[in-house]
Amino acid sequence: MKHLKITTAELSKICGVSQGTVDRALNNRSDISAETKKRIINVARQYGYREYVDSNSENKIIGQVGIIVFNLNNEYFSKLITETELVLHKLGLSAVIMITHYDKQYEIECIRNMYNMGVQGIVLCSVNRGREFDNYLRLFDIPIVAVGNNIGSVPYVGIDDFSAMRDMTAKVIADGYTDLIYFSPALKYADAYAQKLRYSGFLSAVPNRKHKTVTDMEEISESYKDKTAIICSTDYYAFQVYVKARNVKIVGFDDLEAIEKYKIRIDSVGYSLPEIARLAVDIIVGKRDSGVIIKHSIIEHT
Amino acid sequence: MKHLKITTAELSKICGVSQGTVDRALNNRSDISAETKKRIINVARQYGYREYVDSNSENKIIGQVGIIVFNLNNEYFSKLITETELVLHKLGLSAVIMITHYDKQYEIECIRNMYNMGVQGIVLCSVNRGREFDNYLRLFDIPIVAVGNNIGSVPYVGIDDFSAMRDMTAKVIADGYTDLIYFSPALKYADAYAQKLRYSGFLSAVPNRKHKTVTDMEEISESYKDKTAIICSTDYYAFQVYVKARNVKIVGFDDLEAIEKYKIRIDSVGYSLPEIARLAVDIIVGKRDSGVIIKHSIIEHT
DNA sequence: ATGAAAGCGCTAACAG
DNA sequence: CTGTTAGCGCTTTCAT
Repeated sequence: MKHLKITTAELSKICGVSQGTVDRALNNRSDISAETKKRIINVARQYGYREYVDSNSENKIIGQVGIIVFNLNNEYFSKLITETELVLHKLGLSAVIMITHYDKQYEIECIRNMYNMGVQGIVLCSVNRGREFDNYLRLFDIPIVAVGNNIGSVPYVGIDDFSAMRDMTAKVIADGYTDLIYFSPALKYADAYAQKLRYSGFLSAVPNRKHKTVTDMEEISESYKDKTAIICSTDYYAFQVYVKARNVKIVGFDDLEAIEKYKIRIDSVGYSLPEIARLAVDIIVGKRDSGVIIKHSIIEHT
Repeated sequence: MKHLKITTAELSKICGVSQGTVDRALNNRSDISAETKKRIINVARQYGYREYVDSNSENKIIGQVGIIVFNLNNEYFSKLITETELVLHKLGLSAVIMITHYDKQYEIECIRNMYNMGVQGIVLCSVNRGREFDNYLRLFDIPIVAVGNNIGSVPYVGIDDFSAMRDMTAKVIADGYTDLIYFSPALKYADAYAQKLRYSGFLSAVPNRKHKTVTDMEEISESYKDKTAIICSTDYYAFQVYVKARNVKIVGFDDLEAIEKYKIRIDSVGYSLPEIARLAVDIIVGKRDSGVIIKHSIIEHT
C-alpha cells in the first residue's frame, strides 16, 4: 500500500465494488473471490500497487541489517561483508550493502535511507565523525555498530590499531632492521582515522630511530639496502610495494588472503574478521549472553 | 509513527493535552510551544516513538535500485557497483547491494527481499536460470536487468562472451603461439554460464590445433616453452597464473585495473563497465531515447 | 462473497 | 498556542 497512489475509495468506484472489497483484495484477506481479487489488483497495479511477494522457503529472509562502507576495492570489506552475511544468515536476516565512496554527505543520506528502508541495525564503516555526526546518529533508534573506524559515539568492534602497529614495528626492530620506511598513502586523507592511529602506533615505537614516512608510490624505489624494512599501513599497499620493490623486507597490515595465496613474503598484522562480524551482529541483534550493553569490543591482533 | 505503540488519543490523555496538540508535537508542525512539544515527545519516546528522519540535503536519495551479485571478490563487481552508483546518483537514486555467494535459493530470497524493500529495479548477476526461474521473475512488476550472466528471460547488458574469447584466441594464434592452454577453474561450476560461453568461443577458434584445458592451479607449471600461451577465462585467473608462471604468454579477460596498475604483461579482452552500468540503469529507469523496449544490449569488446 | 455502515486513528480547519 | 470539530482513509463488523 505504500506504493498505491490512489485511495481505496476511488479504487472501489473504478472497480464498481465496495471499499471493503478493495481492502480484502489488497491485503490478502479472506472472504473474497479469486476473480474479484484479480480484477481489483490489476486495476490497482496501474496506480502503483505492488503485490507483496511472500516466500515459502525454509530459509526465508525475515529482516535486514545494513552494512555501509566507504569502499569496495579491498579484501577487508569484501570479507567483512561475507562474514557478516554468514552470521546474519543463521538468524534469518540478510545483509544489504551501500557504498559511500568516501562521500560524507552521501554517507549521511545512506544511513537515513537504510533506516527508512526498515533495516534492524547498521554496521557502519564511517568517514564521518564528530559532535554533529553523533547527534545525527542519535536520531536513529536502531543499533549502529562501527567497524574499521572507531567514531566514538557508537559501539566499535575491531582491533586496537595503535597497539597493533606499535607491536608490529617493535618486532621489526627486534628482527634487526635499522632503516624503517612507513608507507601509507591513506595519510593524505583527512578522514582515515584508523590509518592515523596506525601511524601513531608506528611513531610511538620509533622515538629514537631513523625512519622515513612515505605517502606516495613514486617515492618507493626498486631496491633498498639490506637492513631496510618498508612498513605498510595495509596489505593493499604492501602488495603494491611488493610488485615494485622485490628485495626488501615488507610488512603489511590486515593479513589479506592474497598474501598467502600468491606466496608473497610479507609479514602482516592479523586479526579475525569473522570475529568482528560475529561481535557486530551480536551487538545489533542484542543476543549477547550478558545483559550488559557492550560499548566497544576490542579484539586480539597477532 | 510506524514505531509508536500507542495511539495519539491515548497519548493526549496521558499528557493532558488534545489529540491535535499531540499531532503537532510528533509531526514537526507549527503552532506549538517548544515546551509542550518536548514534554509530549518525551512521553511518546517511552512508547516507541521515533523522530521522523528527513533530509534537507540537495542530494537527497529518493529511491533505490537493487544490485544482486554472486560474488564480491572480483574487480568486475566492485567496478560494476561503483559505476552503477555513479549513474544512479545523478538521478537521485541509490544502489543497495546484496551478495548471494552462489546460493541459488538465497538469490531467490534476495530478489524477493529487495522487491519488498521497495527498490525501483534490480540489476541481477544471477546463478539461477531456466523456466522455473523465469516464472519466478515474472512475479515482480519492476524492471530486472541481467549482467554478467545472460539468463534469457530479462534484458541482458554485456558483451558477447563467445565472440570475445573466439576473437582473442584467434589473435593469439595469429601472433604465432602454437601451444595453447585454456585455464578456467570456473568451468568446474555448473552455473557459470558466461564462463561456458567463453570456453565455447575458445574451442571454436582452435578446431585443428593442439590445446589443453586446465581447471586447477596445481596443473599450472612454473615455466613453459617458448610458443606457449595460457589463455585465462578471467584476469582474476590470469593474475594468479602470472604470479606462479613468469615466463609465458598470458592472456586474460575483463581488463582489470590491477593488470595495468602493477604493469603486468597480460593481454586482456576489454569492455566498458561504465557503459554496462549506464545501459542497465537506462533500462531500469526507462529513460531510453526511443520508446522501444530493449531486450538485450550487447556492447563492444576489444 | 459482497456491500453498507460503523469505528478508529491521524490530520486539517477553525475559533478563541 | 491550544482545544474542538470535521474530514479522510483504512479496517472491521454485520447483514444478506
